[in-house]
Amino acid sequence: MYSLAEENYIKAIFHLQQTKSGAVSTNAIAESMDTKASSATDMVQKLADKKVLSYVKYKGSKLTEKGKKIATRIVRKHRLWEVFLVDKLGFHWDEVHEIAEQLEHIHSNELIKRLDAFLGSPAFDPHGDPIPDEHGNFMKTEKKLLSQLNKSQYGVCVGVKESSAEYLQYLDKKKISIGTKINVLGKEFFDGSMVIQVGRDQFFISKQIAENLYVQTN
Amino acid sequence: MYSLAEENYIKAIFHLQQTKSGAVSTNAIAESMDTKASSATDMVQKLADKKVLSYVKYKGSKLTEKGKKIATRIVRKHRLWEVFLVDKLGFHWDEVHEIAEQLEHIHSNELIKRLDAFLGSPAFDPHGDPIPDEHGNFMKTEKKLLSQLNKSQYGVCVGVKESSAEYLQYLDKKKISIGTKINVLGKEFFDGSMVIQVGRDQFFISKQIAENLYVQTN
DNA sequence: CTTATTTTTTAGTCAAGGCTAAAAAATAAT
DNA sequence: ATTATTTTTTAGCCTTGACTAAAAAATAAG
Repeated sequence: MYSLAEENYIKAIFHLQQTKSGAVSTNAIAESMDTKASSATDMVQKLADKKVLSYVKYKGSKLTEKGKKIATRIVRKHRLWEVFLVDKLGFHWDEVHEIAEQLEHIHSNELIKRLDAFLGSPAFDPHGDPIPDEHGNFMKTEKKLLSQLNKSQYGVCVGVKESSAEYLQYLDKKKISIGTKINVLGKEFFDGSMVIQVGRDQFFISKQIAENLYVQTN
Repeated sequence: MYSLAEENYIKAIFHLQQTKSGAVSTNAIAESMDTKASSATDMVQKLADKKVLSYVKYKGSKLTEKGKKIATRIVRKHRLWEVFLVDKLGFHWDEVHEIAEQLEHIHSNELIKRLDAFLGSPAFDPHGDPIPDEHGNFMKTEKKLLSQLNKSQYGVCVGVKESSAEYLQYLDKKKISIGTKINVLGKEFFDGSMVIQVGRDQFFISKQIAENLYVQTN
């Protein structure tokens, strides 16, 4: 059994290594956990002892198969609970994260099995993120270019095609990063430009922007 | 906000002072928490500082109004989650305690409000225990004598009429104490004797036994 | 190819909550 | 009423997970 703190670190590292490939830096972990690098070092050393991740001094950490399994189980629980909160209790999708953050640490395999069945074994959570099955397998979702979406479709940013500094800086300014959900509110067919929604902001983007961003759709 | 350990102590003290009247002894708290008396002393001192309970050295602890409020909120959450687990997820009533023990510590007033509504604002949990409302008020349930119940009714032991040592020792031997659920499996009308179920045991009791035990029914 | 800077680790503290052993108070027994 | 026993508290230590300050390694800059 893993402590609350351990589970949260494992989950954070899992999400970090989804994006950047290779080992995850101690600093990145600390930042994502909103703690200090020294604390993160202590924890990754402990988790390395427990064979949850491989850790090389000054080089970073990588979850082992065991670690990934733990992480996907937590992600599965988090997302199933989010579905419960939205579908059954009527929460709005942007209110549920904090509560699911607590519920994901409830320990009971039977509970998860039954919750999953009760919800009809959903494949995606209310934010559009895929829910891994009981074996830890995520529904394969093909990634498309944002430019391939049409009006009133949406996708979650999973990567970029061209990664020039200017482009990334633009995305940064618009608060678009891996995991950001993008709603297509409108699309002009003659030039491929779009009006999109990111968080609470809505703005116009050109075709050039839209055809360099990979999004994952259901 | 109270820590997990604090919440568990508050709940345990609440349950202890339901039965015995007056202050709860440090030893009783320690036993109920499955910890050592010294640890319990530390905790009640901390909770006294926080005005959750009043504590007099060597004399014991008593929850303040503030403490009782915290406790009933936790009890409410615990019992609502038990209803959810049994009614919605199909768990059997004797499998849910451990899971509800975890779920009761999820912090979100909105969640409880919505869960309560989702379940149809139940007044009793699957074990027959009353669920306090959002103001902390328990449904008043009249207590009857066990002898007043009929076949296939049940009640939860809430006290005794006659408290001779012999009688209490008998109850003890039969594992009947405050909070024990008793099912009436059969009743002979000519002498008032009964066959009852306590936990996994079934046995015969005379009218004399049955008319000295108070039970609470829905 | 050195020096400067950033990143990471180590060493030493701290608070929460637990423990053991010993002291002190309360209760029981002579 | 004084001793014996039980209950409760105190004192000191341990572990977890955080922190700060300083040292060490890696990276960047001249």
